[in-house]
Amino acid sequence: MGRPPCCDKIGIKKGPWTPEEDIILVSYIQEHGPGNWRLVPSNTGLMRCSKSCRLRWTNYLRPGIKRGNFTDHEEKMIIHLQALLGNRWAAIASYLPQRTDNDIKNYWNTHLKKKLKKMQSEGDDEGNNYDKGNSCSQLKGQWERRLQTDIHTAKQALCEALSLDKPTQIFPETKLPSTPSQCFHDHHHPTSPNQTSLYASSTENIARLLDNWMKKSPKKTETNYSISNMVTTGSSSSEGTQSTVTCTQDHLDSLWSFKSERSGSVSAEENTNLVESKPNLDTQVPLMLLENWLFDDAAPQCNEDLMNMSLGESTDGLF
DNA sequence: AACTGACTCAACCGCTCTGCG
DNA sequence: GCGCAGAGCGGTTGAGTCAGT
Repeated sequence: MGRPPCCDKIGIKKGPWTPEEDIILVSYIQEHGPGNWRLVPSNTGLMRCSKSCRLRWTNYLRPGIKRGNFTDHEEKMIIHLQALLGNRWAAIASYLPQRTDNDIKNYWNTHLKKKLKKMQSEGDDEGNNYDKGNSCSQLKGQWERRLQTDIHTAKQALCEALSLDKPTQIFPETKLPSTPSQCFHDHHHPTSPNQTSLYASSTENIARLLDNWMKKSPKKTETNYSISNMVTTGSSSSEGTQSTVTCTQDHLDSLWSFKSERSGSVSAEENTNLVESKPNLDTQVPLMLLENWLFDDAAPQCNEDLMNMSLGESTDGLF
């Protein structure tokens, strides 16, 4: 027998999350920031284990998450990255900041695996070269893959460590990231957020969730209706401009979560101050060279280039 | 309309990694 | 160096949904 599951304690709730729980969790994280998951259940009164809270947040409630309908480009990215990195979903997800590793994993298991299998079997008949590409990438060897990812991870860590106060002008607020490093920065250091829009974004997630939830279970009407109102009220500030705001908001949301992670259990007020504070030039200037190296060096790994670089080899004839 | 099998995806489980004393 | 606890990750499960009969 293995060790008992962490959620085996009496009174720990399992199964699907209710909108009420989501709102409690989002509110708490808005105030305290993500991290310190162990304290979340006790501080919020949620009858969930810390793991479950973290998972719910990272996979579902976190602002900036794009759901459903993977684009062709994303699909190709995943296929390529999977060939390169293997089933290292978190690493793959770092190239697709709007997607969660869980989402990518699910999509791979349910769609792409089959698709590739089909392509492969067709390829066997027609001498398709996907397999060649695949085996080619395998020839790179496990060590090399790991090395590549580790370098990327190390750079990310360095970026993170070095640019806590990274000024925002590097990535104009409405510009979509095109490189992993940009994605990374995008994910962690976007423009100054304001709490309202952040909350709006989170509540948009919940509102979206509620829509589905209401469709699924029309029984629970009263509380849900009021919560739904609450949520839509919260998100009303961005209503109507949602499509144009999305990108920027993702930046903001991501920054908030990053700052929050960094700031640990700072108060909402402190958090706001933190977020609004100007970049620290003292630490910034001496690091510029190193940062430049990081950004420049990371640039060739950008999504597009990644695709151009070797997607052709590995997925020729796939699409 | 009822049944059934395939499919999807949110959530869980258990292992590994990491940081700390 | 060791042990512990928390966090993170990848594999798996199962409830809900959909499509076909």
